[in-house]
Amino acid sequence: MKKKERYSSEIQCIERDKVDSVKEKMKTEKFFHYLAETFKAMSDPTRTKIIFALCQEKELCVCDIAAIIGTTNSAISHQLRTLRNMKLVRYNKVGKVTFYSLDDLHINNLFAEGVRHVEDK
Amino acid sequence: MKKKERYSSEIQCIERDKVDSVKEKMKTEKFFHYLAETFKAMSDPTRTKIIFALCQEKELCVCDIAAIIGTTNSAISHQLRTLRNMKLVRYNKVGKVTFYSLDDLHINNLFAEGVRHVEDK
DNA sequence: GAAATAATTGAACAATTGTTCATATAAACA
DNA sequence: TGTTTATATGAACAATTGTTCAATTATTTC
Repeated sequence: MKKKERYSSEIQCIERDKVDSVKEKMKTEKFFHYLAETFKAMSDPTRTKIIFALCQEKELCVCDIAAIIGTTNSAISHQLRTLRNMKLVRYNKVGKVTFYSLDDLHINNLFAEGVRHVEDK
Repeated sequence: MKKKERYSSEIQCIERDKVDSVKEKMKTEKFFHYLAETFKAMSDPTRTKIIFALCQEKELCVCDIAAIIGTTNSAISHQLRTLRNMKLVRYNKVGKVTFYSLDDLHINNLFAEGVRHVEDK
């Protein structure tokens, strides 16, 4: 068989009924991208530390988060922007201090389930 | 103030009691890395599609997953290795066909919570 | 044994990511 | 007004990632 044909026929499948049934239930491309982005927002150690810290204390300012985690304010601020963009955290500016907190309970649940998974393994 | 000194004093914090309290509750470096890795395993659209498909059908082979998602067997196989390495999926080889399924209920819960989060936003 | 099939794997590539350093903004206060 | 403090941000860098293509393994079937 020619090389070009080797991968052109990959549409074949073994259990067509299963494939069709799942295909019908699939969500949009946009949905999966957004879902992946949400998990990606939690996929960095610095960010998991930030979220964990905000699970313990409802509100924390940037420099306190930096002090807890032991890194620079700049690094924390950059990561908070990522979390902000993905709507995982909210902020509340008081004077020159910005207090961050988790956006909603979904985040707490989702994160707690992840923590439980890791603790069980 | 000299440049070098500007960032050397970032250990200061605003609410020391809060900082100390959260610091005590912090987990190990290893814990946060593993937790981040778990979320990272779910942080790619192709992998969210695979997991979503496996939430609908308990067991699916590589080429059926590829048919559902509409990509090559190779790409799916590479991504399944990532999911396998992170212990998110199990596999069961029957002849030349490999059937994949989600590893445990934690994964279902975690993923479902993510789906709910996205559907609510 | 030879051909076909399902899956795996390695190399290569562009694309993305997280940190650091330097600078900028913005509020508080002397 | 000028200085300090708390954050934010832009640029640059190495490191990592996901896909494709090609080749390989392992099993089945002819």
